[in-house]
Amino acid sequence: MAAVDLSTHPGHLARRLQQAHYLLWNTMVSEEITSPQFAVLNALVAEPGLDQRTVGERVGLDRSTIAEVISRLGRRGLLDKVRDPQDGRRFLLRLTDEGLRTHRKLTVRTARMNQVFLAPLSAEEQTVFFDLIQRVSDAAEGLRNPAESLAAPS
Amino acid sequence: MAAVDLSTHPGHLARRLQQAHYLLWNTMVSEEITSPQFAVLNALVAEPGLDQRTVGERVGLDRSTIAEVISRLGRRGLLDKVRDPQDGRRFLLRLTDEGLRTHRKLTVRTARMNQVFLAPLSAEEQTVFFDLIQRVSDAAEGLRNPAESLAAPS
DNA sequence: AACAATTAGTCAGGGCACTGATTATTTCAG
DNA sequence: CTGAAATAATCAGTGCCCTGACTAATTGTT
Repeated sequence: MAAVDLSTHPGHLARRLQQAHYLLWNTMVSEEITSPQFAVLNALVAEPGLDQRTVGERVGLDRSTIAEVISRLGRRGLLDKVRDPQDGRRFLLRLTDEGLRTHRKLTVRTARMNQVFLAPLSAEEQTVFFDLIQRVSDAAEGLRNPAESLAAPS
Repeated sequence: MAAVDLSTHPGHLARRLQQAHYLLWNTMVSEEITSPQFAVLNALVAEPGLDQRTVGERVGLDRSTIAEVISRLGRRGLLDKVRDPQDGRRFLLRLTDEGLRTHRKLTVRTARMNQVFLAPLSAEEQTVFFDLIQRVSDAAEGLRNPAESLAAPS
């Protein structure tokens, strides 16, 4: 039969991990705001006035996906979009008061949720967990644009 | 400002890990067949004649999602659906020859891809990687149905 | 000043993932 | 045997995620 054991497939594990996170987020943080949406709010708290593309870069979303997420946040009145007077291609993004309030509220809940999520691991294991995932992700990212790893932009 | 560092958020890490995997899968395994689709093929190689719901359970997909995935595989001629004569609610699933061929081909490529994906980790680290992710995922899963963890079905 | 290359954002299209409601069939209780 | 509960699958609706094609604006070169 030659079937394979999925539990040895990192892709399958990655998918399960995300599903597990989704579940916990939904029950412990919010049913309205999703985790990627929170990441966008957070990026704009750190750096108000960013343009759409840069926000996408900060949170790891491509141009199409970030456009959708931002449009949803805009519809909910959590952020404002204004054309950059300096560069008519860009939209500058800024949280509304409501957006700031939402971010503050979710920050607390997210911290609680992360604790529960990571509770099965000891403190040292949590560190390793972050480190291993980050190294694998970074390496795969690096394979996309082999040039970007080096500091010689010609 | 009170913004948070996303790299300490397991949800964000999980998403990045999946994106990284998606990237590698697309370039090293297939642009036609996705990783969840392969998981379904694999489940049916292991246990031909499963019904849709059970396949979903094996690969970790809910009833709606598994229906879509199976419909796509059916359209591509990789599997057949027949009503269970014993139970008219079920559809029994079975790979076609083409489905079997596809599974064989992708199994080889998937193994290569997994090696590349995990290459940044030593052998021991890979074991830890699997273990930690699995423990976190299982624990979160367990929170959904607290009863399921115990062997006392009333 | 004019034209090519680059860049920000949109749009169409395909696929994954979940919830809640609905339909068809089977099973179980009385 | 009949009506209620359970189960397999579908459907509608929302959101994430990517690619490739396109538009509009800017930058850089001649």
